[in-house]
Amino acid sequence: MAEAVNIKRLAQELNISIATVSKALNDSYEISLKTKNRVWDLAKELNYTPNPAASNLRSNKTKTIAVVIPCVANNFFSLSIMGIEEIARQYGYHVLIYQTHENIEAEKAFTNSLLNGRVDGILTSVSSSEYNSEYYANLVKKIPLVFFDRVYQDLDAVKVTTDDYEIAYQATEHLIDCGCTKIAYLFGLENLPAGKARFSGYLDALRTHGLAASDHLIVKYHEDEEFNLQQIEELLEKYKPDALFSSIEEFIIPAYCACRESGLQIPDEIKILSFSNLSTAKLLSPALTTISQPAFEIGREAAKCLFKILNNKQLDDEQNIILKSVLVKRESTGC
Amino acid sequence: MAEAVNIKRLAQELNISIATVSKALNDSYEISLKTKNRVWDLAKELNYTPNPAASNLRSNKTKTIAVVIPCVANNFFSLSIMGIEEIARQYGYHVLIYQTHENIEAEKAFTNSLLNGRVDGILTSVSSSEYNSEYYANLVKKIPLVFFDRVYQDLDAVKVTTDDYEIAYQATEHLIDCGCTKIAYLFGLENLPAGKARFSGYLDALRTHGLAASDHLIVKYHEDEEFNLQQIEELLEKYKPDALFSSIEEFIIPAYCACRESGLQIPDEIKILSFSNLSTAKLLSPALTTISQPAFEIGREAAKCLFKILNNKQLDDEQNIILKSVLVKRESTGC
DNA sequence: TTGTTTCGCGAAAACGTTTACGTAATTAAA
DNA sequence: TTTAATTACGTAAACGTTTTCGCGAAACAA
Repeated sequence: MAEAVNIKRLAQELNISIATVSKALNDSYEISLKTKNRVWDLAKELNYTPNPAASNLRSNKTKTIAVVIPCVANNFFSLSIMGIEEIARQYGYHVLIYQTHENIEAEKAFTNSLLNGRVDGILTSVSSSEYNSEYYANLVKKIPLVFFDRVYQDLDAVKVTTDDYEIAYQATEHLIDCGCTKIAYLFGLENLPAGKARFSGYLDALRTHGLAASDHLIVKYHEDEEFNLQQIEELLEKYKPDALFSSIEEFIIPAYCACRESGLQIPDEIKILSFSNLSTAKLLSPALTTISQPAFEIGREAAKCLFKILNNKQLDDEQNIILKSVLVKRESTGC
Repeated sequence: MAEAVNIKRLAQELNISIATVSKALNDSYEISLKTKNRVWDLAKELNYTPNPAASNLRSNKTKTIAVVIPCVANNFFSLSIMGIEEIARQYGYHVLIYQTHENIEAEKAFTNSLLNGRVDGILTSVSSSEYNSEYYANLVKKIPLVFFDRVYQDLDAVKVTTDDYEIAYQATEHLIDCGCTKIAYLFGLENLPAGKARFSGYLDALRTHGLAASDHLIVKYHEDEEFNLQQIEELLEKYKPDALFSSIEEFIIPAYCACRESGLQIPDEIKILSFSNLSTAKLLSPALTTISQPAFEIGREAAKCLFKILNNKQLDDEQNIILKSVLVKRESTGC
C-alpha cells in the first residue's frame, strides 16, 4: 500500500500545526480563508481523506447507521433499503446491513454489537418470531433507533408504518364485492402489530358484511415452505373457500401452486389477493391483485426520521408516521 | 447513555494493568489461564465489548467489508448479498452496502472513500454503463478486492463468474430445438464481459445451426423502461421474430407486455427465454423459461475468496472461479 | 551454588484525529 | 495613549485500544 497521507503530513508540508490543519479541514471559524485554501488545495492534491477510525474515536461520531432486517432477498425490504440508502447518501452516511432471518437471538446479538459506538443509529424492522417488548424498551434508551413496518408499540421511539388495518379491511370488502363469502386468511406476522392489524381489518370487514369468520379458514405461516403448501391444499380440499387473502408475500407461490394442483380456476372458482411488492404481480397467471406497500418511501421516511434525531432536530409532531398502501385490482380477483 | 465500560475500567476493578486486560481478552499466550478467566468473567458481567474505533485505529483492521453493487432491489444481487452475509457472519465481519445505480462516477466515489481504512476489503459487481479498466487496475493494488458476476478481465484480482457463454449457447440451442429460426436478442450488459459472453454464445449457436444473425433482431437495453417497451414492440411488429432471448431480467416485463399488446400468443406464436433469478418465474403467464444463475453461491464464493485473501491464505489454484447456471425449461418456450 | 530460560505481567508508546486552552499579533474601544 | 477585544494559530491532552519492550520471579540446568 502507498505511503500514508495524514493530517501530520499535510501540516509538515505547509509548515503549520496539525491543529490548524484539522480545523481548516473542518472549516472552523478560527482559521483564515487563506490558510484554509492552502490546506484544501494540498489535501486534494495528495488525495487526503481523514482516517475514519481516528475520527470516530475522538469525536464519537461514525457517520454510519445500521439496518437490521429479517432478509434482504425480499422485495419489500430490498426496496426499503433503496430508500434508506438514498437518504443516507444525502447525509454522507454509510450503511451497514444485518439480516436476522427472523431469529430473535440473532437480532439481539446484532443490535447489542452495535452499542459500543460502531454506529450512530439503527433502523430496524423486527423479527416476527417473537414479540419481546422488554428488550427493545431497554435498547431505545441506549441508541437512536427508528422502527419501520415491523414495529414495537408503546415504546419511546419513532415508528414508520402503513395503514394495515384500513387496507386489509378495504381488500376484504373488495373480495366480498366480487361475491366471495368464504374468504380464507393466510396469516403471517401474527406476533406483530402489523400482522394483527391486517387480521383485524379482515375480521371487521367480514363482520360488517354479515359474514362469519371461521378458524378453519385460517392458515398460519410456517417457516417450512412445504408445510405451507400442504396446509393450503388441505384448506382448499376440506373447507372449499372461494377466496384466499394472503397477508404476506411468502404465501403467493404456495397459494398459486395449491390452486393449480387442486385444479381450481383463478378467479372463477377461487379468488386470490395478497400483500405484496412483487414487480411481476401483473405478469402472474393470472395477474395477482395486490396490496402494495410504499416500501421505498417507508425506507426514506424512516431514514429521514433517524437523521433528524441524529441532528437533534425536533421531530415535527409525533412519533407515528403512517403511509398509505394501495390496493391494485387485477385478474386474480376478477371483478 | 450508560457509563462507559472500557478496558481501563476492567483493569481497575481487577487491580491489573490495561495491557494485561487487553492481552487476556485477545487470549494471548502471555497471560495465565487464571487471569484470563478473571478478565473474561468480569467482561461478561459488565457487558464489555471493545470499542471498534480504537481497535481499528491501533490495529488497522476493521472487521468490515464493503459490497459495491448496482442495486439491491434486484433478485440476483439481493441473493448474492445473502450469500455474502452468511460468510461474513461466520468470520465475524460487518457488511457495508453501496449502490451505484449503474453510475460509474458514484462507483469510483464509493470505492475511493473506502481506501482510508474504513474496510478491510471490497466485493463488487461493477456498473454496466462503462468499462473503465484503468481505474480498477489501480484500485486492486490498493485494497483486497474480489469481483463477482460483473467483472473486469485481465486484472490481478479474483473473479467469481458463471458460464455465461456456455449457458447462452445452450439456451439458444433449446430455442432452435423448439423450432425457432428468427430468434431476437435482448441485449444487456453489452460493455461487460458477461454481456459479451452471453451474446457470443447466442451468435455461435445460431451459426452452428446454420441460422443467420441480424442486427434487426437485436434490442439494446436502455435505462428508460418505456423506451425498452417501445423498442420491443417495434421489433415484434417490423421483424416478427419467433423467439425473444433476453440476456437480463429487466427485459422480462416489457417483453411480456409487448407480446400481450401485440396479441402474440406465448409460446405458440413467440417463445420467450430469459436470464433471471425471479422466484415467480414459474407463476408467470405463461411460466417463463429461465437461465438461473446461482446467485447465492456466487455471493458465498466471492466472500470466501475475499476472506482467504484477508487471512493471507493461499488461494487454491487460480483467480477465476466459474459457477454453473442452469436452464429451467418452462411453458414460455413450450417444448 | 550459579547461570539460563521461561512465565506472567506492567510501563509506555503509538494509531490519527479533535478540541480545550493558551498566546501573540492585530484591531477596536476608551 | 492605554486597555480591551478579536483574530489566527499552536501546544498538548484525550479518545480506547494494541503492542513492543523490559523486568522480576519462578523453574530448570549445570
